[in-house]
Amino acid sequence: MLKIYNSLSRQKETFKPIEPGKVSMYVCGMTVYDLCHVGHARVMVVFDMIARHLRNIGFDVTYVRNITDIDDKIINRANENNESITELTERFITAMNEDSNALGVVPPDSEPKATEHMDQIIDMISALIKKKHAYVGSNNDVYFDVSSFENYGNLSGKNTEELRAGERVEVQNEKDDPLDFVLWKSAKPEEPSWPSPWGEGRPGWHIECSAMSTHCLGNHFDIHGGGQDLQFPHHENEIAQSVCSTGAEFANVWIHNGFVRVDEEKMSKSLGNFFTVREVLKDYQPEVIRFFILSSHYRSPLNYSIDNLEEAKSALTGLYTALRDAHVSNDIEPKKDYVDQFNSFMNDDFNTPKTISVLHELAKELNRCSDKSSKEAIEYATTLKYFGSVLGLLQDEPQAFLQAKTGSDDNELDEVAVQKFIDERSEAKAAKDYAKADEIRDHLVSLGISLEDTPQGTIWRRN
RNA sequence: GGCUGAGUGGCAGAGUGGUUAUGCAGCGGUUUGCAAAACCGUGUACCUCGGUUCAAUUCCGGGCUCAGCCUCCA
Repeated sequence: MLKIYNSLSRQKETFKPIEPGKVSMYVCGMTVYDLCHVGHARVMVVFDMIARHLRNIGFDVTYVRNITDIDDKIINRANENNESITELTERFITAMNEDSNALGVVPPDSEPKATEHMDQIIDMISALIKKKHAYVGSNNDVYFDVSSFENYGNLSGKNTEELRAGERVEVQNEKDDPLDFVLWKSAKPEEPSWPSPWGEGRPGWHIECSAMSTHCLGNHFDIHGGGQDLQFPHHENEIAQSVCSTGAEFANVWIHNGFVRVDEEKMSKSLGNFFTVREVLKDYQPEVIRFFILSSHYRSPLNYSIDNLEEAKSALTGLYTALRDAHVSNDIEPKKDYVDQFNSFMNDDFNTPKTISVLHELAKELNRCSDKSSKEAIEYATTLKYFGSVLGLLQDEPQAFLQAKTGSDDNELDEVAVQKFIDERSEAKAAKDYAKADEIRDHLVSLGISLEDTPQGTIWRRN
């Protein structure tokens, strides 16, 4: 039985799909004006893990993750760079896909773009105006009338009185109420724009997600997700727009992942304390980042640090080491007791840290098997790799992982060079010239290569 | 100021009303020419003060500290 923490009710709930056997999930994706940082990586990896698990336990999943390709930041950045909006957004969409692929993220079933859904956006705004939930301001901007939706604030646990009392809500004269938010912005000269019943303009940020989610998944769907910072106002506004325009229920379950922190502070563009995915990939294999992300619960804060990445690397190295001489078979069923355990942890609000402890347990059992081709050993290895596939881990060839270059250091020895040193050392060893053998080994260690002497010969790995 | 969430062993990080998380690091051992890897063994951890209870790190209340949202943000 799958239980998911629903931000709307602030508790774990037993998941009941709207349509038996099917799950529809919408996740707020990236605004493509810059490279993805580790915080974005967390969203991609977390919801990928969720989609994988839902599929693994038998659901037919439709996963939609949007791309925001028009907004103020994009316009500003394009102006700064002196390039067109589309040049800019296409460049960063490509970069995002590269990062996403590197992290082992299975592409969502659909990645709708705001600019390609203007009709749906305009239709929804028209419906809101018609139903008196929105109005056209004196400047021809269209605003949503927050006071017209009595459940406003349910998701974020805020009430409109307190929000109005808050000093930080900026007062804009065009709005009837400071809480009202923009649905359609009329275009200033030189700005990209689309025709609408209210003149040339572009959509506000929140409306695109309401329009695209309901367009792709229907008015009422199962899961809506995103980073915790979107809970208010973005998701709150989405609910208001969708419910008021369609008259139907919107998302049943709201999932919000926690932040990535740097020195106990949220990693964010505005604070400037972010690390881009490709920056981290210079020093670490992508799977290390993925493992790092999954090693804490998706709702907990995740502290970004070199120490923590190193720890993820060690743990993952241990798992791959166990798989190194192991045999995996497609003809063997994963061990049922472990599968039950694994699934019960995943079904408990996607408790990946717990499932990783199962991975370690299996690796230990596998290491204990003296005969790696025994049925028992094959079962452990097969089960381990199967769990890895649900988490999006451990799918590389073990030696490929253990010997992979990280890419940032051009001085790294290549495989041929390493093998030459190993051969040289083997000769020295055979001649019982241990001083020389040790000298070669020390030299390799200083170059980041560790050797292991095994009955089958000397093998190596990169540290 | 309002609203969330959190405070676990050297570090990271789950979890639980009474029984081993797990990983990294450390220590002892097995193995090894020596190592490495692996295995075995090894840790009086649960912010603070009250309360409930036979029993609380776990439930309730107060306090302290931290993070987040209330403005663009994954």
